[in-house]
Amino acid sequence: MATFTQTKRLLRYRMGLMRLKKMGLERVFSYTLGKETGVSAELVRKDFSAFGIKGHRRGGYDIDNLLSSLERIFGKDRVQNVVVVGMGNMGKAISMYQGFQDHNMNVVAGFDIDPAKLNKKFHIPVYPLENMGEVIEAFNVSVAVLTVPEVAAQEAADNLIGQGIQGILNLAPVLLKTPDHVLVNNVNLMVELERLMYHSGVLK
Amino acid sequence: MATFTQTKRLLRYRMGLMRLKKMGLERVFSYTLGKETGVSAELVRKDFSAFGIKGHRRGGYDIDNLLSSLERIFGKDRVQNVVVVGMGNMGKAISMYQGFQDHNMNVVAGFDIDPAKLNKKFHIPVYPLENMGEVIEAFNVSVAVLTVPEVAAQEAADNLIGQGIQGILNLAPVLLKTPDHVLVNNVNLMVELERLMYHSGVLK
DNA sequence: ATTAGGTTGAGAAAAATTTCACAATAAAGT
DNA sequence: ACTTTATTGTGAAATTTTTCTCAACCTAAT
Ligand SMILES: NC(=O)c1ccc[n+]([C@@H]2O[C@H](COP(=O)([O-])OP(=O)(O)OC[C@H]3O[C@@H](n4cnc5c(N)ncnc54)[C@H](O)[C@@H]3O)[C@@H](O)[C@H]2O)c1
Ligand SMILES: NC(=O)c1ccc[n+]([C@@H]2O[C@H](COP(=O)([O-])OP(=O)(O)OC[C@H]3O[C@@H](n4cnc5c(N)ncnc54)[C@H](O)[C@@H]3O)[C@@H](O)[C@H]2O)c1
Repeated sequence: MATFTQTKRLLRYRMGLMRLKKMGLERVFSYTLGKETGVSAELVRKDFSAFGIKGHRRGGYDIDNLLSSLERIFGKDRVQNVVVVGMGNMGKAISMYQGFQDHNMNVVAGFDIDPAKLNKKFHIPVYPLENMGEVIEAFNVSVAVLTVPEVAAQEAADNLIGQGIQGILNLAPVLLKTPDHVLVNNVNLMVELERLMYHSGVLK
Repeated sequence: MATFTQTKRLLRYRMGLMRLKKMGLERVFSYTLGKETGVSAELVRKDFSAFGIKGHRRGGYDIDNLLSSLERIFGKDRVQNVVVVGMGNMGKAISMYQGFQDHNMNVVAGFDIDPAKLNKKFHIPVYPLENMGEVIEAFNVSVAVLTVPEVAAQEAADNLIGQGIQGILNLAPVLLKTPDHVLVNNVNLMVELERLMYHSGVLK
């Protein structure tokens, strides 16, 4: 089983490999893939090595082989359904994004507390909170993206967890209190922007 | 100077502290702040200690003191102007987000290659790419958020860098080739969602 | 005043992650 | 066939990050 850090790299490799394949390449060196993904060549090799993926001593790695190994690791034989909670600006952006489909993820529904959002035109159906349980069950959803305002985040998370959700991608800038069996991945865009500013030497 | 990892924690502390202050607290223990931000108490203390921030041997840390120390570290005496390149769904969400203002960041303008976007109603003025140089200069912008499609990302980044941008928050799922003096912070939501799925035990 | 209790601060240890270094070896060239 | 060359695969070393541990010490209670 990959570590949380390693998984990020593996998924980046997959993206990079898909791009390289589309460009017509069949083979790739650890050095090349490293450059494509911002990882050192040694680490690329270590990562593959850790999953028993072999290259050719002088010919690098076979892209198709790498990709199918990665698909195996990430179990991409079936599509994973996802829901979005909070159909504001961010929720809308995520629900409209076409890129997820290439990665066997499917945003199947959105939820919002605001009745005005239910009538709006989105790419996906948007339901009131009452329907959460049935939709999650019907689509066999186990992961949700949380895009509600900070103050509503904990309540919305509790709601989701009550309906059996196992993982939450939390875009709200607050740490959710969740039971051990629920995994939360926090993405805080404001922190990322501030951090960039600090380190890009604008401030000091 | 903080490490990149450490900065993330420090900024989280700041958010947590602002919340705790709003709740009426004046003092905080490393343990409390740790719980609020998902960091161990020891690490909270180490972080503060590394910046010469002192607590009281038994009374914890003074929130106002912590906040002003953090403001000093992050130089929040003036507002930082930011631009968004690519006013699609994600660019729109970011440009409309009000939370940045509380953190002395100001999204001042957007850019888009698509003329149709220029007339649209946003919270900020949206310009064609030709105006990039003058806007960046006029607002003294040194950091940009990049929300263009993958295929356009490198070109847009080159454009920004040509106009003197020092830092890029890159939301496109591709590694940008940039000169050493430009810092890029990549946020790949797709990877974050896939990673969550993998580790939340949905797949194995 | 004295004591008890609880938290900080920091050195040491541990754990995690990354880089180094190079032998093994397959492919390509001669 | 032989040599050269480039790349993998992997232990060892280095570095970074986190946790452990506990003395120091402040605060509050008695
Ligand atoms: N937009 C950004 O650029 C940005 C940047 C950083 C962080 N964030 C965070 O992302 C989250 C979403 O941001 P946004 O800009 O989309 O906000 P938004 O206000 O546009 O959308 C929030 C949506 O959540 C809905 N909502 C409120 N309470 C709810 C509940 N209990 N259950 C279900 N839905 C509920 C609202 O009706 C609204 O539609 C916020 O927590 C914000 O802090 C956003
Ligand atoms: N929306 C999401 O949930 C999501 C998730 C993961 C990654 N991303 C990434 O974020 C980026 C933006 O996503 P989006 O959903 O907002 O896409 P979008 O298609 O809605 O918006 C892209 C915008 O960029 C503009 N553009 C194209 N080329 C440009 C150029 N050279 N200069 C300036 N503007 C240009 C387009 O006109 C459009 O308005 C993409 O790279 C996408 O892969 C988005």
